[in-house]
Amino acid sequence: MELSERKKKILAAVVDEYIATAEPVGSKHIAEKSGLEVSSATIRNELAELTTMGYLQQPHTSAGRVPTAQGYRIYVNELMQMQKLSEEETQAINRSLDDRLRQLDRLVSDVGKLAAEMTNYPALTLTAKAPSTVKRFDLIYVDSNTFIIVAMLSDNTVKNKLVHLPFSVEQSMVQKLSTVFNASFTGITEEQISPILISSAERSTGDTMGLTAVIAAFAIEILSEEKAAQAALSGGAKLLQLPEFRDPDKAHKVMDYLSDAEHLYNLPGMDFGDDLKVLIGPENIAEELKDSSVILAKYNAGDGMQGIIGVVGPTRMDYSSVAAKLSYIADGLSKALSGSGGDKALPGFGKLMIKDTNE
Amino acid sequence: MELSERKKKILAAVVDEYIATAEPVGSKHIAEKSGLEVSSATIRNELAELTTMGYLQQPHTSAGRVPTAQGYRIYVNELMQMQKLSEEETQAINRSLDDRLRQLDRLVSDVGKLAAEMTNYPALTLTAKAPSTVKRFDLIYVDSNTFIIVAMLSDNTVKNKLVHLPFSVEQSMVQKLSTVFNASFTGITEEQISPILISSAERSTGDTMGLTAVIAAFAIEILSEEKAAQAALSGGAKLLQLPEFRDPDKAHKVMDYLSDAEHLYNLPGMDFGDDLKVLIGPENIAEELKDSSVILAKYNAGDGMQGIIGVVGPTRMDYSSVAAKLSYIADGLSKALSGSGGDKALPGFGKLMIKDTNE
DNA sequence: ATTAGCACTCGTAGGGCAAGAGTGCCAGCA
DNA sequence: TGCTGGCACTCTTGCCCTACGAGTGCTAAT
Repeated sequence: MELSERKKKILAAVVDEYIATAEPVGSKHIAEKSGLEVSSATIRNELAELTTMGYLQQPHTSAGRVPTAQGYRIYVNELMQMQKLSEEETQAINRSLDDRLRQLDRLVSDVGKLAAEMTNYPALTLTAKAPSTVKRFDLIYVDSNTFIIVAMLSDNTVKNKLVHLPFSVEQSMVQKLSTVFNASFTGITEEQISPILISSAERSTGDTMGLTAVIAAFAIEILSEEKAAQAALSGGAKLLQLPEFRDPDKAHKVMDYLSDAEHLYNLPGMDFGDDLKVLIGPENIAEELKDSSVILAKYNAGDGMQGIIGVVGPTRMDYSSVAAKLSYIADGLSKALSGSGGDKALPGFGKLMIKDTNE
Repeated sequence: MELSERKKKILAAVVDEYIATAEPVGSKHIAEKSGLEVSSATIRNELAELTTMGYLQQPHTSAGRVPTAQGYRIYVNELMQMQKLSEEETQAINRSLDDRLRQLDRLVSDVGKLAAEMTNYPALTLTAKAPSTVKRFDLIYVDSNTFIIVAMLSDNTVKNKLVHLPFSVEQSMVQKLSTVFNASFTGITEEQISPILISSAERSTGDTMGLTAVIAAFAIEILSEEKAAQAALSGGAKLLQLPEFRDPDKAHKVMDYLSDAEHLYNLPGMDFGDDLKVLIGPENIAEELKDSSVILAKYNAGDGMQGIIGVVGPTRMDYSSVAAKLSYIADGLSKALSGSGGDKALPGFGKLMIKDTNE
């Protein structure tokens, strides 16, 4: 069932208007604003049809129309014009990204703050959940009972831990541990770190004081942390500004849901192939988000690892602007993280990059 | 003006009841519940006096009484019984603290989550703002154009950064840089890192490719970051459950204020000498928090550095329970961070530890 | 196919009313 | 002198009712 050109224009007008005002939009308004040279009565007829087709709905008999999830879907897939970012916006993003490209560890969640700032919706960041491994170990001998473990992971993040010992170790021992760990604990996943491996390492270092176990525990810890995927939410307070979250119960339900990292991680559902994914209202798996929309953008974290940066808002979300900003940020992040990353100067703006998600 | 024993009991009853129910409390209720063997009429007389004394107020003529900030102050200072934590509670905290004592860097904000969990109010953590210095540098040579900077700071936290270079360096150069930085960049504050120092370091290493500047920039960055103090908020969504934040505008104002790290940092006002500080309503400097209360507990982060962990809630906050939990957590944190830290098995429960803050 | 006109529906805002909770005060009692 | 029971008073809250307005759907005319 193909929509006539005029229906498309009207639908787009309704969505645009509703996104802007959060009020049901009436026929008269469209007649004036849409540029169509027809009367409100004609619009009414069209609206009635769009309603029976399931793209629009009426909160009550005598109110204007509001887009349904299906209506938003069409809008996102076909109607919306991916907004081009203004010069100031790209500059603001670039500047902030530069500022935040520091401590690798914190970078990603910092970028979440940036996304929240720019879009005015709460933003979330997910680091790649991949079975990562340790690429290399370095043990830094500080003094006779202190050393630092530095581990570089397969995704190029670096983790460290300071170890205080209740007894002293010699520098040579630290050296030996370092050699052994680099030989037998690199390139393996958390699951592969077995007690057998540890005790074999203990034998080769001659460690009788449990140092091997300490380092192995650290390795397990950071790998499982990595595997469990870091998820963070920024700018949660922004939800409260939105008229759809004026009901504190509703706001609380959503915010509470989003403050659990576990939930954030499950949010995208299955993995996805596109660069950008838009989940509209009921397309979300989580019951708590049935009234909300989520826009997710993928970024490359180097070495084939990927992460997600996203934004949560009401179904009446400014899809085109948010999508554009998110793509741009994700691309910048890719570049920063993988050195090469973004294969496009600007993320390919256009309809093609947005794929339907629910069939 | 000293309060009679009975007035104290009545005031305490009003506060306790109001904390529990968030509803203005009436004379009849107190007559029944307080244990005083007097009629509601007598209570009414006392309430009237407490009201003229400024400890209670009436939302309107025919409603029950609600404590004023002054009333809470008396309650906190003199009336309240510092709640003793139950066996389960201390165990829950101990278990969680153990779980979270890992990556030094993240520990503190993780503890914030714990505090939010335990108290059911949003929690904040502030790390010590102290002019820290770098204790030692280590440069780990990864490959010909990659190395890792590891810096251990005076507060024993360890920071790292991965550096990718567009050109190659030799291992010997990295070594040299390491030596020079350890010689001339340790033990100095951010301000003392001058262009002169950098160029002198450049001369001694023979670095012509700006590596010195990169490392110096990293040093400046982590030191200023440290100095600027990390602040984090956890469990912001918990605010929305509270009846006093049913008004989304109010909730938004407070949450927005709290999500700015800068604001969090200014929250305690001047530094304070006690272990525990209670700021009630208007005692807060920030306009946005005039209707809220803040409870802060200090912890030792080793080397004489201190941090703060706190909780934000309505003035009708469960002071005694929150204060107890916070003290306990702060003490645990002190122990974890400074090795020794807590000088008491349990943080000294009792009235003495709470000092008045506003005179 | 479009339009103007009109009756109809339904949510929202405002006014009035009754109920209930809690107070303040007074007069009587130990 | 201090406590108590009683009672009139105040004020909020919830409720119903009404009037209003926005927006629709339909019909008849172009």
